[in-house]
Amino acid sequence: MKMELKEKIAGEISLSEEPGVTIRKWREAFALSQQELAEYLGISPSVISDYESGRRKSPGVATVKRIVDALIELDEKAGGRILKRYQSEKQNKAILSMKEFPVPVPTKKFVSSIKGKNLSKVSFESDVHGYTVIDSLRAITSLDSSDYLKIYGWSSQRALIFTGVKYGRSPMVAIRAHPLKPAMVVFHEPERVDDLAVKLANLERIPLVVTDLSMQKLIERLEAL
Amino acid sequence: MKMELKEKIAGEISLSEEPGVTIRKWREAFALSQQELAEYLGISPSVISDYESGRRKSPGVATVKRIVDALIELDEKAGGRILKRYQSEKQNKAILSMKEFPVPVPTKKFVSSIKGKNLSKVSFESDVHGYTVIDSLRAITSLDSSDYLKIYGWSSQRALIFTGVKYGRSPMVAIRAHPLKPAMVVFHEPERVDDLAVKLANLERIPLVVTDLSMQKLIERLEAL
DNA sequence: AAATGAATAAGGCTATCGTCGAACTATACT
DNA sequence: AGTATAGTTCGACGATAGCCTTATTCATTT
Repeated sequence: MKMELKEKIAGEISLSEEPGVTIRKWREAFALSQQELAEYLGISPSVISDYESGRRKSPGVATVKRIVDALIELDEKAGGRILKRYQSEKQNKAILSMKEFPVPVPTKKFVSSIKGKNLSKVSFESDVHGYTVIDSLRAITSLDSSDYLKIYGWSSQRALIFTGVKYGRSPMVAIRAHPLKPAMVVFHEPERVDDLAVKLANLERIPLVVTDLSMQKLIERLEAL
Repeated sequence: MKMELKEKIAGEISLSEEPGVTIRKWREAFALSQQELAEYLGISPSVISDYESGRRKSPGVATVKRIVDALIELDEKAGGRILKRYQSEKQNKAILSMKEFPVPVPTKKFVSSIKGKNLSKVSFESDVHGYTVIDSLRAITSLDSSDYLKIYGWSSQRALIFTGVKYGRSPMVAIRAHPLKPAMVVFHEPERVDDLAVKLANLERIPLVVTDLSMQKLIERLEAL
């Protein structure tokens, strides 16, 4: 499992058009400062800053490996919180799919890509760092509040995509009840969206988007981001 | 899915103590020559050789990305055979485990290794080229006939091992209905084997074997073959 | 306003990468 | 032996990585 996460992180960094941004993303996901990471690696903090700012366009794999190893080891030293989070996600059946984008995706681009329609009065302002596709029915029956941390993964700055939605009340109620707020909520092929759902979205200032793309097409679009 | 494989490959290369060896491994997995890869990348073949031999200790991620992208694209151009293989393995939740043996294993040895007991009147005559461990319940509810090709993988000359078997009717019915026949059927810890299952096995001249090894021990034994 | 901590930007230097081409090696075939 | 194909080794060179130091910027706290 640990190896799997390491490969994922290293893979993302290597494949990213902007490796530096991805390095930063993961460092932040592990809640580490540049200083802590630099100290652990025995280098100057400005080196980390240089990498993350993109001063180095093509870091060597030896460097990537050192950084990834350090992220994991530092997490383990601090109790392995992030690692455990990753592990628990793998087993949560209400989460159908989950992904971090290599580079934050502008919200407008995200919505346009999934042919989404904004039902809320909230405009699209920030970026989306990833998405979680959630089986709405399962989520309601099997998730408690601590499980919501799993849904948010590394960042709450993500789109929560609910499938199997009838009117969309329950997902919005649950989101309203939880301290963490996503960047966006997407209902996949809802029957009808209840006014209360829209109202709650507006109250929380969370864009509420619907899409009628097929599940397959939706996943394809998401994967392409 | 494609992205997942790309990340895995790039991650392995990046994290490897010998990136060059890993690059070569994956190139060979895609059945490409150094020349083909070099040509596609628009570089000299000696460059690929230099990387694979380890002349460059720490290739840049830009290079890794180009190579990984090329592997995938070349595979897609050639029909996407490797990619499909990876996809079918990943998505078929009914397939729990699957393997080709490096060398065909005599049927008797196979059965003895898993402490199997033959319920059918069919003797063990040929070899087993591999095995597929199948979740019986999932297979019944989610597989259609084209999916059976995935179960057989590269060769039908394999042992199909069904777990979660109650009486064994449905697996045998499905096998009887399909044109391809396995070398052997194994029921892992069945509650009771229905006479009809045995009868169908005999009709099809397929050895029907049961084993009460624990799943863990069974996998260990299989892996050791 | 001053102090503190974290991060950034930029100049600079050495080591290494990315790539070329030529020469060589190994294998298979005629 | 000669030829073809695939791969290897190595010298060389321009570009960039890996890293340092220093000065500056930014955000927060006192």
